[in-house]
This record gives sequence, structure tokens and C-alpha cells, in this order.
Amino acid sequence: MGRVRYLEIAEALRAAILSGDYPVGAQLPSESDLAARWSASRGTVRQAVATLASEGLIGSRQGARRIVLRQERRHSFGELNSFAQWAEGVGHEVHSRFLSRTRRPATAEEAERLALAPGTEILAVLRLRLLDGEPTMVERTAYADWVAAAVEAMEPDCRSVMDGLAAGSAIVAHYGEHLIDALAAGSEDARLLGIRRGSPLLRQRHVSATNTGRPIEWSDDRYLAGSVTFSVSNSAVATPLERHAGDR
Amino acid sequence: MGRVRYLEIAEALRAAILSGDYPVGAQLPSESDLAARWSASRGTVRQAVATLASEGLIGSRQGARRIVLRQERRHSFGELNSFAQWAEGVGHEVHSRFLSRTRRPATAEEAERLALAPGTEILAVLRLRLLDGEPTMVERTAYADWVAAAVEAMEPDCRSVMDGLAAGSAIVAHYGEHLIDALAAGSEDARLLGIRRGSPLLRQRHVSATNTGRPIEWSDDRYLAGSVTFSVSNSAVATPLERHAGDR
DNA sequence: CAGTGGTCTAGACCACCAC
DNA sequence: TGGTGGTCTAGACCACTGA
Repeated sequence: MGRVRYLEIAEALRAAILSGDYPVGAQLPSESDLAARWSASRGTVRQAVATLASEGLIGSRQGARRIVLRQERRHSFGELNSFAQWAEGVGHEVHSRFLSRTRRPATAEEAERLALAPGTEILAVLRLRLLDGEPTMVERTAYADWVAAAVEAMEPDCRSVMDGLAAGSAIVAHYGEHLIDALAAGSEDARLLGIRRGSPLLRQRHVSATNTGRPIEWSDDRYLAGSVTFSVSNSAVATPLERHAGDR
Repeated sequence: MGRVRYLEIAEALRAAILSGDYPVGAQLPSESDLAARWSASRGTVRQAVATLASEGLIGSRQGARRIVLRQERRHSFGELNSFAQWAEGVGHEVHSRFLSRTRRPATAEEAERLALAPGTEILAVLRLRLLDGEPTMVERTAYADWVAAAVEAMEPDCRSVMDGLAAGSAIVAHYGEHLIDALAAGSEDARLLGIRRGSPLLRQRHVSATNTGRPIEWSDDRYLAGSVTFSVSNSAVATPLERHAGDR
């Protein structure tokens, strides 16, 4: 059993919401109610409902009961950071093809994103990702020098590099930063994905870091338009997503 | 002064991080340190640092001091939900052109998103948005029946509908849900934005709701590729963004 | 006006980290 | 081993909601 009380309570409430016991718009029990029912303190209950609020499942306003906002599962950290973890989580089959793996000095941006000295040698990887057999995403990743050897040692068609790093080297991603925009397919993108040059692509650039904040990889992932959608909930008290101006 | 202690503390820490007093990678003072310095309880300090953690500014691990992850301002709720608020926040001039405003029965999806009975009459608005004078975004919004009259009463080139609703009718958005993907410009998109049909667009569909969870509007915003980027940070303990599979 | 969530306190014990 | 963050308790007062 989960030895952490507030996670137990959060999980039970989450399950009740997802199963429809509390439909969208319904009120949750009051804090004191929940505290009594779980024989926990009010603080612990508040930690539980705060967890659900951060997932966008419930909303709250002073003076009124909490209400259910959505009735959908929220993805985990790994499912946003790893293509393979996400695909399997939503029940798709994923394949990978390493097209090239070369060591070269980092570009200025790569050095910046990976917190490396300019010109440090990184491992540049080009991969084509297939979802249920169809080409879906082109991934260009720069791995920091200190993980390069571990990545090079992996199978040429391994399912998930991040999973491999975690299993083989105990290198685990804890933090991620993601930049999402759209762009036209270049000639290489077009050839690999089997589309015309200039076709719309959804791009997700992201850096993953360890629990000490040390960057592991900086990646540029380009999805076929229509193949994926990103989703985010926000509220007046906490906003996780932002919007940046591009170059004009 | 902000009468809420933990927000005061959070604001001071945030300012210190943004100003570079605590550069990326630096350690923050310990909780007991901060508690003593602010003569607050540890709980209050934890609430403050939790706020910064939810903004992606700092990270924490049991046993070690908190560390600074980023050194960037995080946008507010309004700046993600309102084009005008965002544009002004980043120092751009924004103009709007109402191209059409018509009442018509809601489509199935609109009724679903706005939590209305199928066929309820909504207000459909087509707007072209300009950033610093250049066409940047095409916005197609469906306003719920109960706000339609207030929206119709607005100036034909008003800066921000949501600001107008807040000022005129005390209708304020508290919750938002956003779906982000890419698609090819249709003929209307292309004509309005001055680009070729099939050019890549970044699409942000979103629904805004009041603090009682009542949906106000459901909007389909299409940005010129390269004009905006969305950004999100996540961590192993809290993930605000998710990725969905599209139709295949 | 009673009920509810938002804030705050002053303790406590534990798991984990770095030295 | 001492310091740190993670969890939990049992109170308290206040601001707001809703009948």
C-alpha cells in the first residue's frame, strides 16, 4: 500500500473522478469530511486535493466546495519526455530507426542548452520514429558528452534511449523544458516522413535534466501534422504553460 | 503590501532569481533559514517555494537544498488565455479586426465544449489579429449563449473580448484547457494571413471557463508558423502538459 | 449565519544527502 | 552524522459562499 497518506487519498479521489462517481461539475466532499473519513489531518487532505488541482482535474474557490473540471487521465512526466513511453501508454506500437550517430563539437545553441563549454564534443543522433508502423516523427538529439558513451553502446533500434540510460547507467530524467511550435518540413524531413517539402510539422524541442539539474539531452522532434496534439490545463492561480514570440 | 505572507516570500525569492542573485544551478537558502529570516513558520516557507516550483523556476530533492532551474519570467493565466494580454505583456502592439459576427446553432463539438444543449444558439466570431501591424493569427470563437449579448455589444475592433467581459459584465475566466497542434492553412486562413494555402500553422484550441467551471468560449486560433512558441516545464513530481494521439 | 476553503503556526518524525 | 527536504498533526483565525 502507498505509505504516503496524501497520495493514497489523492489516488482514491482521482479514481472516483475518472470512474464517474463525481462527474464534471460535481462537488467534492469538504475537507473536514475527507479528513474524518480518512482519519487524517486537514493539512494532509489539502495536500491530496492540491495534487488533483495541479493535474487540472478539480478547481476550487474560497467558500465553496471543490468542483470537478475534467474527467480525463493526465499523463506522467515520462510520457511527455519519452516518445516510447507515451506511445505505449496510449496503446500504440513504436519502432525506431537510428539513421546516424556521430560525435561532433556542439553548436552554440547545443552548448547553451546542455550547459556545456562551447565546442564540447556531443553525440548527435538522427532517428526516425514509427507509430504502428507508420513514419510519424523525426528526432534530432544532442546528448551531453558525459552520457554519449552509454548511448553509443545501445542497440541500433532500441525502443527508448532514456529507458536504456535509466536501466544501464542509473541516469534518470527529473526535469524537462519544452518548446512547441510549427514549421515547414525541410527536404530531409520530407524524405523521411514521406511527405512533400513545406508540409506542416509540429515541433517539440526539449531538454531533459537529472535531479541535480544537469542537462542530459537537447532534442528537436518533428511530428507529422495531425499525428499528435499537446494539451494543457491552467487556472488563475497556477499557470504552467506560456507563449513566446518567435522571430519576426 | 501583499498581505499574504507566502506570496510575499515567493515574490522576493522570484525577484532574487530573476535578477541573478541566485543564478541557474545555485542553491537556495534552507527552509529553516528562510523561516527565520522572514519570521514565518516552515509551512509558510514551503508554500512559497512550492509556488516557484510550480512555475518551473526551482527544483528540489529530499536531503539537498533547492536549486535554481531557470531564470525566466513565467506568464500569467491571462497571458495564455488572451492574445491581447499576452501581446502587451511581451511589449507588442496588437490590433483586431472583426470579420464576422453571427448567431447560429452550435455544432456538436461546440455544444460539447461549451456544456450546452445540442443546437443551442451561440455567437460565432471570426477575427484577424495583428501583431505590430502584421497579420499573425486567425481566431474563430464560439461564445456561449449567455455571454453572446455582451460580446455583440462590443466595439467592432475592440482589443480584448475577455477584458471587455470582465469590465462590463464581471465575467472572468478562471480555468482554461488548451489543445496545441499543427495544420496546413486552408484557403480562408491563407487569404487572411497573406500566405499560400497549405502553409504550416500552429493551432491553439482552447476553452475558457468561469470560477464555477461554466464554459465561456471555445476558440480555434491559428498562428503563422514562426510567430509564436509555446513553452512548458515539467518535473517528475508534477506534469502539467500531455500529448495526445491524433486521428490516424 | 453556518459551512467552506485559504492562510498560518509550532511542533514532530522520517528518508535522504553530503561531508 | 548533521543538515535538509518530505510528510503529518492539531490546532487557530480569516474571507468568502450560499441559503
